[in-house]
Amino acid sequence: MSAAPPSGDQKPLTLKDTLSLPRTDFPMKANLPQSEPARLQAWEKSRLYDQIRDTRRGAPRWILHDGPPYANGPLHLGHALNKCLKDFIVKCKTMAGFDSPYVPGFDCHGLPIEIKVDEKLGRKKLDMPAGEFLRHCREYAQKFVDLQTSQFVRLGVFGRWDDPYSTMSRGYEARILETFYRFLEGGFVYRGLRPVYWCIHDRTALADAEIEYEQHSSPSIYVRYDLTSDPAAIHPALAGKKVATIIWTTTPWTLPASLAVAFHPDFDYVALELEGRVYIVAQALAPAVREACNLEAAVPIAGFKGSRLERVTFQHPFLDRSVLGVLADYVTADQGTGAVHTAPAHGADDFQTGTRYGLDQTCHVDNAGRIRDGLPEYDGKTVFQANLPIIDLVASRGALMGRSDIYHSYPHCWRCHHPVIFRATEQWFINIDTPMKNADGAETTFRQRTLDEIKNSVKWDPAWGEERIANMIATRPDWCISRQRVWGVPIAVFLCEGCQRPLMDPALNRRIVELFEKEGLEAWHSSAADGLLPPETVCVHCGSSAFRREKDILDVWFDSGSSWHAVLETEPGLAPPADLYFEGGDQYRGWFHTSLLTSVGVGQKHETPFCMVGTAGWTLDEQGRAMSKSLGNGVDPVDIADRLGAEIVRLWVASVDFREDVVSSEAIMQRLADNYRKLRNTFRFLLGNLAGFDPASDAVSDTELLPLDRYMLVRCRELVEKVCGADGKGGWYGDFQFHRVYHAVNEFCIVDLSAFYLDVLKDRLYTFAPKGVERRSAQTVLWRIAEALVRLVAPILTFTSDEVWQYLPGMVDRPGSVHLAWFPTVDELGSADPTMMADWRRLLEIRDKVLIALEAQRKAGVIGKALESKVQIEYQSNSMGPVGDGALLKKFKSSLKELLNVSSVDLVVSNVELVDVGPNRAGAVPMSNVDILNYQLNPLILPAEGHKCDRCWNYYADDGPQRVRQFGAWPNVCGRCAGALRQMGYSEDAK
RNA sequence: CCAGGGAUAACUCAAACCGGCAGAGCGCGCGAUCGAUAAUCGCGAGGUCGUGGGUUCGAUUCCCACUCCCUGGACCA
Repeated sequence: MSAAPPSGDQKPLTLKDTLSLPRTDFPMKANLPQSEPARLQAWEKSRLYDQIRDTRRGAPRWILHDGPPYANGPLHLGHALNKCLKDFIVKCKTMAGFDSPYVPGFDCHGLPIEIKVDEKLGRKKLDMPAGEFLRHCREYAQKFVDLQTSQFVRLGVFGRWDDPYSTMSRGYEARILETFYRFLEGGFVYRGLRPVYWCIHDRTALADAEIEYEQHSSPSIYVRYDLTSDPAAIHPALAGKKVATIIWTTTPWTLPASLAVAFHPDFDYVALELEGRVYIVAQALAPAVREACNLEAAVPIAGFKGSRLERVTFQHPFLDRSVLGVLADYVTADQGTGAVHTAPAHGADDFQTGTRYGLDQTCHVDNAGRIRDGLPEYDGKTVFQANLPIIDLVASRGALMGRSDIYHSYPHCWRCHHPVIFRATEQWFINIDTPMKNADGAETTFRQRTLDEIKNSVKWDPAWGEERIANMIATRPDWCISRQRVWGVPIAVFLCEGCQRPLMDPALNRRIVELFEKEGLEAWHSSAADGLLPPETVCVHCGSSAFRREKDILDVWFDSGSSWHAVLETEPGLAPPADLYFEGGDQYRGWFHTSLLTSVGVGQKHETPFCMVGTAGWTLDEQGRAMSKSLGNGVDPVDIADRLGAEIVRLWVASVDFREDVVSSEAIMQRLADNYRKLRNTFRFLLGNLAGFDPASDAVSDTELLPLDRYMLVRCRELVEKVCGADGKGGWYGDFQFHRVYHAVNEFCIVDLSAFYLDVLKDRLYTFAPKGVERRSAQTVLWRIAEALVRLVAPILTFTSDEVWQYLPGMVDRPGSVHLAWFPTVDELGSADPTMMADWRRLLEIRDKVLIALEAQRKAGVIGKALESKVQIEYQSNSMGPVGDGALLKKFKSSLKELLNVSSVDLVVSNVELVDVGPNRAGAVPMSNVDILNYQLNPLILPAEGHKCDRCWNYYADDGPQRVRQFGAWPNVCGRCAGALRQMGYSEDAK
């Protein structure tokens, strides 16, 4: 036996050992739940994030500013969607060459945490100093900051996690206060009595954005108000009659505050008489009122416009009070009676009307919703408890005309889900219509200037976001910024004990900010704060020298809305306006909204805090229902990461069109896990066939590439161009169309690579001379594709791409992690050649036809694997033109055997018409060339001739040049393999 | 109720700007292979393009109406 390897004494036992089969340590099984945490540790050790920052220093900056999630629970899928998308964005901007820092943040103040801490502390809170209670709040928030941080990190989100921003840091708290002072000193802020949404459970005012409408059952009553002014003044026909009107309400508890009855000035009202009494109601609503109030038999005796009822007077049904007739155009004819009971302290419209008519707006309902200074029947009861006694009271006075219950949508507190009430209280407001000046000095208002910014300075994605937020800003009321709670930044203002007006002293304000910077918001709660007040201070309004600290705190939306100042303006390396704010669509009324307002209001170097706003949809289950705790239909991203891997969560995020609502479920995650395995195996095969390949010495030049290899390189080029643009900065990544990236990469790996190129290449890679130009040509392209692909998927498959990177042979000065690399550019991947691409498109169609024919023969039992066959392709003699199959097949004759993966291919000119091609429908447009070509060839599958080579399994004709014969100890080796073996150093010498 | 968005294969997504046989993957069924092997390859079935009208020789595509889902807003008395 003389067939010995060139080195070493070990003789190969079989021909298989002489093949170049794939060889790699890159594991088939990813074992992500274990391998990902290990990789995270390695990244932390090598300080990868800092390395990324270093490599991009000096590059053009691109800033995604993080919207802080609320730190009061573990992550849900919406958080994962949000942060993974941001991570994709930052990573693809980084790989496009930008300096794109990511400073994550957390929103820490506010009611939800305060309520949780209240519950935890119970009665202990009562005898606890404010400072200690606040410490508990801080600890509670910090616990979830830490938890969420670890979970985001686990998902592979890169960022400054060892130093995120937090709205409860001392510095941030000082910046919040500073922002507030800018508003205050700029004349935007006023303190006023206003009806606001009030949660009697949480005992605080709520902003419009903190309201959700839910179904609620209310009593619905009709109440008679007797006229006390002269009926003849309304209409002569009423002279001398006992006249009344009827009001309808679903909030009987507001009746003690009833001060007026509103009529629409332009509505027709009718006077209905029954049994000596006359009732005035709107004409349009008369039928419904007759039915509800048992007035079917009443007779109309007069009709007049509502304007006749202004300043008439009524007797309150149970209080010693005169109630005024007023006019208001918000009175509707859909429901009720057309006569609206008006309690200025308990409704926005009512309040306005009260202002116009000079009515008392004092609220007699306290923080807890208890009625004060009322009759014994209901005094001290909460408003909802007071409904029944008040109805009884009305009934006992004979004024109850009708009663039922209605189930309707009603405003609720979005945090505790209790029904809220309207309550006029002293609150702090930012006046949305504060006069301002444009850059050119023209007069405008805060609202208008904000609207201008929305229109002119921000790109909204999706585009309809602009209309949405513009409508909100255009119609929103003044911003109520005060809350009557503890866990938040105090409205740190001294109020004059004499006139209750705030002390305005910018220098004092600066000192308070400095104090906050040192001690945080706790500073305001200690009496030391009083020491800041210069001893000789007197109120400029009333001369009083007694002041007290305001106890209210700021709306938490003010906190996060100030992040452009607290973070972007403050952190080194950042600056407003950010290139992008990106959150769920709910933030149009939240963070986007308040960030815009605070920035336009008091921003100094800029108007808008963002150049672009992007939004994601909601997470839904497979039935299309929103995911919620109560339904239990949520998919837990941390659980998926623990069981399947964070890559699967990331792949899911990439696979869906986030601009719409997105669907997830266990089954979908499982499918993505399967998909991941496919992608991983494709990479593994690439790596396996690059074993020992050194691009520096083994790569062949573009001109030496085989036609198939050159084609695939351009296919990859096309993919790269679609995914990240010709320069690496555009494409789908540039538009944040990650689902297109995912689907295109997926399709490329499966269709172009796995099912075609890699499959076809096996013969060449395994059996050809390892260092021959044919095999090196293939390896060169495999390497270049792998190099490009691994970078293309790096923003999404953060862990796996870096793993592949480690195993991939590289050039000497390549970065240590794929995340330090740049996106591939098209120039790396050959040059486009339209003729070549058209040729190959057609060759692949021909291949499809042959595969179908092969399958038919396989079914018939003629062949098993394709190599057991030879293919005869009949083509039409007249198809020899430039686009004809005949010409094409001849041009690529040498590639066909490999392309079809068969033992031989013969081309045969057919002397019969293969098909009669004509218009297939009357009046149809002519068929395309490709359609015609489809009918111009006919593949015939025959069993391969000759003998099978034991090494490469090809069949060769016994009389051909490559015929199978003895090689050393091996009896059946084809000529081609013999050549390969000789190049590898094996000898065929007979013994 | 008002405004915006959506509806394409069981699922995730394409295409149709400018009407002319609707495409992938995954999943499913059948088969091949045993040299990517807890892999790989092939073939196949699956769609009245949400419903109903209109324009047109021809509509998933353009127009109108409607249904359902989602998101905001309003729902006050």
